Amino acid sequence: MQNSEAVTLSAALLAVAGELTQRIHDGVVARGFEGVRPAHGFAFTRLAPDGATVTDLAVHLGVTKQAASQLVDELVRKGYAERRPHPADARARLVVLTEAGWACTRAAEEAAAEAVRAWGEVLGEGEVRELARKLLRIAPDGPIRPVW
Amino acid sequence: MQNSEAVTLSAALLAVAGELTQRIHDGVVARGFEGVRPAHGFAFTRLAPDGATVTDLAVHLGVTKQAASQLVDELVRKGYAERRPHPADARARLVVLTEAGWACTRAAEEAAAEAVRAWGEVLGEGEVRELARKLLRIAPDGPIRPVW
DNA sequence: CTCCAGTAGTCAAGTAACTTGACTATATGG
DNA sequence: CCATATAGTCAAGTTACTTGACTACTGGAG
Repeated sequence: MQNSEAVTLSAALLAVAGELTQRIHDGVVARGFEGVRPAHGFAFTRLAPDGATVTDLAVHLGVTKQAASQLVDELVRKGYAERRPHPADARARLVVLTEAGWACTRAAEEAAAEAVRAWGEVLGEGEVRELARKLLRIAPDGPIRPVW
Repeated sequence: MQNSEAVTLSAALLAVAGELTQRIHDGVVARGFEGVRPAHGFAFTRLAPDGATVTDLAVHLGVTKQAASQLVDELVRKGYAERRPHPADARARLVVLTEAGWACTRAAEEAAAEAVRAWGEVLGEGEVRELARKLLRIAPDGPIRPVW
């Protein structure tokens, strides 16, 4: 495989990723959730099951815990999350989604589905599934970071 | 296709894109180019053939022309680009890569090829080519933006 | 039990990469 | 040749981070 092919593939991948992020964001805004940034979405996916501590969130996002704490401040101020006392550790606080937070998460899922559906119209649904399988096999498990 | 599948696909795509950016960046640094950010790489791809104006660059990156101008300042200061008078418009200036800029571009191509090679070891080269074909078909042609 | 090194979180201040607003120099169509 | 549009820059403001310093709590060693 030549370098130029690798560059073409990389550019296409980053372009698709950038457009996907934009579409999800637009879709969330169109569903009436304002003041949310794409980074919040990645926080939501970590908070979603049972909540998480600020430190958990910092590791997940690959930022300092101060930055994670500031992000939680913002989510709390906007009504998407709240800080509850941690059941097993008095130092820690469990950050959980509010009902608005759950609603926003569902909106993001719908927006993602909409974007993926657009790919299905070009590639066909079977090929999209195959794309997903390939990407899952090469996806890392570490923190999800901004692309640049 | 269910929402949850779309979310899984989106997460995998963004994770792969984030890791690719990181690997290219690390590879460029490992080849001795310091003080470059991933955003510079996208600027390089626009400057590479024959140079471009600040406004061209701003459109390509999806930022204001002031931001593009600041980015060019930085590239000039670090020796990767220079401003030359524009042959056909005295208002404009043609920003072109220096030899160091070209060397950095080649380093980025090598790093990208290395990252893609790692995928080839998991998927096989044929499947990687197929992945590239699929991504190219759904890639937008607009400006390349940060993922979030 | 009682230290005490380690961890969870926050407060405060600094930094970097953008933005908006205002301006100069050149281009171009009527 | 004048009016309006465009290329670029300067200056200041914003925002999402960072580093550094601190308090409160934990949990194992002596």
